[in-house]
Amino acid sequence: MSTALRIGELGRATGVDVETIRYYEKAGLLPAPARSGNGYRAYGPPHLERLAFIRHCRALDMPLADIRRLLDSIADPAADCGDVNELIDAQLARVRARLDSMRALERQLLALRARCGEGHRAGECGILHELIAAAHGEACACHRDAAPAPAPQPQRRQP
Amino acid sequence: MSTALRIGELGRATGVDVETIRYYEKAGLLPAPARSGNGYRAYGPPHLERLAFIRHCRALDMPLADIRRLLDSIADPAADCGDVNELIDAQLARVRARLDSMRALERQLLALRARCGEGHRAGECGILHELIAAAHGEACACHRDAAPAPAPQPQRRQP
DNA sequence: CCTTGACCCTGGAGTGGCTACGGGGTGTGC
DNA sequence: GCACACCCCGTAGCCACTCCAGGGTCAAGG
Repeated sequence: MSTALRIGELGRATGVDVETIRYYEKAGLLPAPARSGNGYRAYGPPHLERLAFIRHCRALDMPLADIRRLLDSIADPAADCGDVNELIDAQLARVRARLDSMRALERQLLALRARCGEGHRAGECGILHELIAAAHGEACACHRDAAPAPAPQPQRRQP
Repeated sequence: MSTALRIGELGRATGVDVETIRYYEKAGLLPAPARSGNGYRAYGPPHLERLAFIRHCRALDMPLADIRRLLDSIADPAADCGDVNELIDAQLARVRARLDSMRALERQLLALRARCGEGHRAGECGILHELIAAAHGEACACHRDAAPAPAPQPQRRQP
């Protein structure tokens, strides 16, 4: 009992927001801990370990569903690990696809950025002209010699 | 009137899902079009142009709020285009930050992938061992000599 | 004893950018 | 007259959180 952590302590120990920890519990990734007399969550070392594992996997950008499957594999060490390989490969493929489109994006934005001339009224702005021309399907600096436009990506929020 | 498009035609012409077009209208990016007698939306060439512009910006991964500001700049050609420059720069910075963390990610996943030995039971899986060790904060193949773990990224859905 | 402040609890709503669904109406060809 | 493709609207769901309201708990300080 001396090692029991309250949620805030667990959060500080792992660098995870308290709300996120509760979210993981609700999502079934982190088992519901014991409660102390006042109803506060009381975490032990296994929770700390599991939470750290989850965060490491999230840092590798795995979806929670995949992490759940990894946790299952750990819980059952006799199971086949082909599943694990598949998850990692799929993750790698996702990351690479995103890398490709991000690189194309960077090129396009750089080309676009170079178009801003001296005019400081929007009517003369090279960037706007370029974007409009591109939308018209004409050859444009940002797409010329570039890969086909990547599918839109979701924005990330600032944590 | 002969050039009026119904929503499905506009969608096919631009490669945009019908539901997405309606979503843009609700979000205030695409002005509400006229309606024909049966209540169907009737789009003209300006809508086509504007929608293509929006999609081109989305292909550059801009958030809708930024696209809205670009559209405002276009509507007011006498306005200062410093705003446009700022948007593009900010977008470029976002893309580059993501590129960096994606590259680190790829490295880490590759290192991880290389750990899968011959054992096909999860208990002997090098990947799982590595992930667990990493979660414990020990030096791990995937983080050794790597940049600090990037913040988690949202997953993209397949369109 | 009372207050202040840090911490904890729950449930619910909001984020972005769509996507899917349910329940209906319209228009065309066979 | 009926199948089928298309259109309407409104609502709910997706992901992984994030924030908020409205309350409870507990130790230190006055």
